Amino acid sequence: MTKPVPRTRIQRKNIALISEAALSVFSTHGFRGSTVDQIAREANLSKPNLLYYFPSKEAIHQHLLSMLMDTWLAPLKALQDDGEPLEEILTYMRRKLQMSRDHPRESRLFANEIVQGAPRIMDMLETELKELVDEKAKVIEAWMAAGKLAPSDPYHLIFSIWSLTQHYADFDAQVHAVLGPGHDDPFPEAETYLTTLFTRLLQP
Amino acid sequence: MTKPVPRTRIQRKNIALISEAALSVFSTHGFRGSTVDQIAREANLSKPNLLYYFPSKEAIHQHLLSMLMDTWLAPLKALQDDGEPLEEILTYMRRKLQMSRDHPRESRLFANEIVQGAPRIMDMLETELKELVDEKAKVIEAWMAAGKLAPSDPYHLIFSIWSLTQHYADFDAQVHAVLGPGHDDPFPEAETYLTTLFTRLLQP
DNA sequence: ATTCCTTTTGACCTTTTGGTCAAAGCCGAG
DNA sequence: CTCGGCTTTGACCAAAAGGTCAAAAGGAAT
Repeated sequence: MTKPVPRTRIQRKNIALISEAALSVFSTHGFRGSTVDQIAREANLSKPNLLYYFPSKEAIHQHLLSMLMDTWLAPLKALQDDGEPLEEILTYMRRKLQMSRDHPRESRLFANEIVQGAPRIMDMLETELKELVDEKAKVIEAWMAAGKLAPSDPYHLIFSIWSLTQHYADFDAQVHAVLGPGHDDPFPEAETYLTTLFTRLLQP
Repeated sequence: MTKPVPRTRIQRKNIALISEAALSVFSTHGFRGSTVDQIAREANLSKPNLLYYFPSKEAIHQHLLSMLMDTWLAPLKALQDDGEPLEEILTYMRRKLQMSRDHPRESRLFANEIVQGAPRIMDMLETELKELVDEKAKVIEAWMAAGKLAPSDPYHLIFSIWSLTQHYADFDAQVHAVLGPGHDDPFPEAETYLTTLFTRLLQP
């Protein structure tokens, strides 16, 4: 796969450079649409030099995905059984929205991959992700059963949080085209809108 | 662009074949990830034969996008000023959801394009789409001002309908991975869930 | 300063890809 | 049935792309 663990300072630096460049390139062109030359240019390295650190284009992509998966799932992992239900959900939503704002490239990297059928991460979706979602769905279901949240389908609730928050990163081009040039940063409005939405949906 | 208007029966048939094949290929691999050979193979035509009908790969893609744009906008166009507000919105949402179910490839074609920055349809987004959304946003705003819908941001309301409905087509792979193999067709549940969601959000 | 290991690169190879072209095949109107 | 335009294709081309390799350059511990 990737280099085991970076040993030298130079390795750490260059692997970071490559990851950063690859994230930009893969997130805007998808896997097949990106070229090694493009990534190398963006990282200010020669192509053979880049391939000295990663054995192949696929390896870079794989490395990014597994590196970022944890970051990506962190907000859901943080959803606490013992918190105040509505507040927990709203916090989760806000954290996801914040990730869309702060890490739009990561969001688009995953979006590209999944829209195209997730050929390279189906594994992780079916294991790591599914298990986490199953676990948290149970927590939410328990809240609903206890009358602390209005009843609804916990899986679709989670899907709706993903879709609504990631929309602002993944479909950024469309959001900006529709809102027009005068409009900047839709995130504050989005947060207000989504807070209202989930509050009305979930308040018992 | 494309061939003016198909004259012969053979032309009509082959252009239809190519469009169908190209839709499948582009929607699963994105523009840069798709090859002309792939499309030709899928259409059971030789590559030069395909290029007899369309001058280039880009032309096929362009043809598809403009051909499908109308279909794609039809549900929003159908939103009627003089209807019952909440019912109009719910109908719009249901029609969009139905399109995700019946035309997932079209949805993914647009998704691919937009996630990658919409380089080939930014024009249409900034003109056709923006004008339509501006118009309908006014209608919705008027409903809210008249107290027929709970007040909220009409643009974000439209974004949320897009994101929630298209999610089931665009991120199909993820939805299925998370719901697991035992689960089939999430659309009925999705419709119930989304109906509740928008009803609670918008009921005055 | 020497040595040994790490890092970098120019040149090169093969495969894939978008696209061309001339010639052959087909088909329907007269 | 035959002629003229429409359709199809095998062969080909140039550029792009993923990847290799041997040799040069760099760096740090002795």
